[in-house]
Amino acid sequence: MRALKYAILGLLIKRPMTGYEIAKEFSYELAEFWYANHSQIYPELKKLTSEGHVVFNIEISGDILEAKRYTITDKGIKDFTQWILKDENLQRTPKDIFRLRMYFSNNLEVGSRIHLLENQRLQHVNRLNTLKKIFEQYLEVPSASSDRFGDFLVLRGAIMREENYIAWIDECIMYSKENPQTSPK
Amino acid sequence: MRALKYAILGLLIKRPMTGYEIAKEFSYELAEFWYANHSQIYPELKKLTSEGHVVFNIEISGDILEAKRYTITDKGIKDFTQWILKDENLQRTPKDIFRLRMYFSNNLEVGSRIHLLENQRLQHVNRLNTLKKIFEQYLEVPSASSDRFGDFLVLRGAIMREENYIAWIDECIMYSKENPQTSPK
DNA sequence: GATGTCATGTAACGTGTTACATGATTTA
DNA sequence: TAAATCATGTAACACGTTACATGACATC
Repeated sequence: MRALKYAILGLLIKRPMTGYEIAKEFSYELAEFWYANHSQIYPELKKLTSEGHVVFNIEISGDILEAKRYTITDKGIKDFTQWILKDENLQRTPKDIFRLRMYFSNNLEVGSRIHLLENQRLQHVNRLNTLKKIFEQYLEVPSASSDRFGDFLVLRGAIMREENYIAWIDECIMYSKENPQTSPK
Repeated sequence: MRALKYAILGLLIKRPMTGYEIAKEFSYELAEFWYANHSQIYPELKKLTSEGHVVFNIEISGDILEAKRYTITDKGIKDFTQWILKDENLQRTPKDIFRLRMYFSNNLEVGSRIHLLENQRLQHVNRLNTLKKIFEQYLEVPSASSDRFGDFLVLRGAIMREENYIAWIDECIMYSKENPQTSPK
């Protein structure tokens, strides 16, 4: 499927970038739904070059330090355009370790369960607040053709996802308190 | 981290099972937040056996067909109990290919974008309906100590997640229609 | 001169998917 | 007797993470 390939090509359509810059993009906004380490990115860029989807030229900053700035080719654009149009079936539901813990939570005392839930809740609230702060930068909805539109949509999606996760945790806490462990099986 | 290990141990606490039965569990309810193929499960069971977390005895159905029924050991229970108590930091946000497509959706015409969104919406609605049908089986909230309680919580979580995803898609459709591609950058 | 950022790469390992491979038992 | 289900395993490959490895440049 090579999703990383298309994530990189999509970024390079906006502007030519170095591997280092691509890695940074993945750790800022994109991190809300995609991520890759530089150890994955550099080999992928090599592969994309050998396939003719990208080309690079070397830039020198200072006296020695080299950076490869990659540009997407026509072939790369064509391939990306075909990919983004495909409507695919739903992915397998992503693995969620906390949900796995909750699935087995009958093995915990009520106190421990609620402690785990509260801890998780706090972390999601923190993340939600961070996301909301970023979202405040959008004073209006960007035009659907602007390259900030996608960013706006996924940021909104990330906020909704966090709010929803917190709502689920709150339900879990409520049910745990209503049905203390001493209830009959 | 070995999450699969704990997923298997957690199932074996409920009752002794064969590898085949474990695989089936993963493809029914657990599939809403966890999944593993039999090609992952059998080697993991072998490893758990060599580590002393589980033991098995061979059952024969019919004349020849052998099945290994695995039972969790005290060591396995102890290890699982320690694992479930750990409060961990949030996982990295799971990768979501559809969100990746939407991030780059300024490269699409409005029509194609809305087509993708509608298709995705339909699939989530179908899944939601399936989940709701399963949820109807719970006429009341199971006791917090019953082994159906975890199942109840994650099923409720899956329903909320699907409803929320649909709500996000609806927002995306709305914004796409409000801001047609012809708007000025 | 120390720390942080820029910049690129490889190696080892862990996890996950698809395909290959085999055969017994049950049910329609 | 054909198809579905029961039952177990391996191999090859794809994807992802952590660690190893190196060095330049900028700022305090």
